Amino acid sequence: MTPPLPPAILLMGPTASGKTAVAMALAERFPVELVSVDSAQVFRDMDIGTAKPDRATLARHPHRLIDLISPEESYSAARFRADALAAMAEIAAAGKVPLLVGGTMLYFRTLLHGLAELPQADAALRAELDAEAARLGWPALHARLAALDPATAERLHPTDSQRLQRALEICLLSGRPMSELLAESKRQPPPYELLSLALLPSERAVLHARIASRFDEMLLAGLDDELRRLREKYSLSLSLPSMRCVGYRQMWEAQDGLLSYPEMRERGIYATRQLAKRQITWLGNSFAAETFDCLAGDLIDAVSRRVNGFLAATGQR
RNA sequence: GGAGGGGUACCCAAGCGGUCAACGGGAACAGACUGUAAAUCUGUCGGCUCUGCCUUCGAAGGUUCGAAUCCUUCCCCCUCCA
Repeated sequence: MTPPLPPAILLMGPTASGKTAVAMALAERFPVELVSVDSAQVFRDMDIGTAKPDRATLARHPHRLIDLISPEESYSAARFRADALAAMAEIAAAGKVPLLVGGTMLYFRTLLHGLAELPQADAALRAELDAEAARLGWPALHARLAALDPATAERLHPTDSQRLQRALEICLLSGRPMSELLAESKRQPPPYELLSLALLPSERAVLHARIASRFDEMLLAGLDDELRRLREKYSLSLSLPSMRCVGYRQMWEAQDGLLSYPEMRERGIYATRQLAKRQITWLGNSFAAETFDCLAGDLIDAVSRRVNGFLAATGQR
C-alpha cells in the first residue's frame, strides 16, 4: 500500500487565453502556489513583452520560475524540469498544492514525461556547427548526421537547423546516436496526482483580436523603452534566446531601422498568432487535458468548480 | 488640361504571345517537436465529379491556331508639368 501522491494542477493555454486571470482567481480561492511554465518569463527585466503579471499581483501571489536568469543566458527544458520539481516539492512540503501555469508546452511535456539522458548544450560546439552550416549549408550537416545517426537524419528535414545541430551535438559529445539514447529512456512521470487543464478558444478569430489589442497595450506600456534599457544594461544580440522572443525580436529590428514602426507592430502580432497556433497544436495532440473554452463568460467559475472537485477528491480541501 | 507610370489570386509582387492556375514573399490553415521551444521546421494555399475539367490576371471588344502578355475603347489609381 503506497501512500497517496500529493495533488498538483497544470493549467495550460495559448498566449492571450487568460491563463493568468484564471490562475489568480484560483490562488484566491484555493491553497495553491503558482509555478510559471514559461520560457520567456524566466528572463529578468523582460516584463512588458513577456506579459509577466504586474508587481502588485506578483506581491500577492508570488510565482516561481520567473526572473531566474539574465537575458544574456539561456534556459532549457532540462533545467525547467529540475526547477519545477524542486518548486513543487517545496510547495507540497508546505502543505500547499502546486499550480503550474503557462504556455511553454515542451516544458509541460518534459515535466510529464521526463527527458532522456543526453549531453548538455555545448556553446563552443554549437558555434562550430553554426560556422560549418554557414559555409556548407544545413543540408550538408544533414548528410553528416545521416552517417552518424541515420534514424534521426531520416526523421529530420535537411533544413531543420536547430534540431540538426542538436542531433549532431549529441552524437559528437556522447559518441552515440541520439536515436539510441532516446530509445533507452523511459517515462518519468512526476510523483503527483495531476489535474491537467487546458484553456482553448472556441473561436480563433476572437483570440486573434485579443492578441492584437494586447500587443498594442504592450507598445503603449513601453516595450520600446524596455528593450532600449535591456540593450544598454546587457550585452545582447538577436541570436540569443531572450531576443528571439516574440515582440522583442521585431522591436529590435525596428530600433535598428530594419522595420518601420507599423511593420514591427504587424509582424509582432503575426508572430504572436503563430505562437498561439503552435501552442494550440500541442494542446490538441499531445496532452490528455480537460479543456475549457477560454472565451466562455463563466470560465473562472467552471475551472474553479473542477479544481474544487479535484482537491476534495484528493483530500486537500 | 498636358506628359508619363500603373491596375495580376486574401495582401505585396514577378510575368510581358504558347512550357501560366500564373515565380517570389507575406498572411491564413494544418502538422512536426526530448537541454535554443515566444525556438526550429514541414505541408496546403482559385474551384471541381481532380492523372482531367472549369473559372481567373480592372471592364468590354478585337487580332491570333493560341493572350495575363499585342490592338481599340472605357473605368479607376499614382507621379510630374500646367
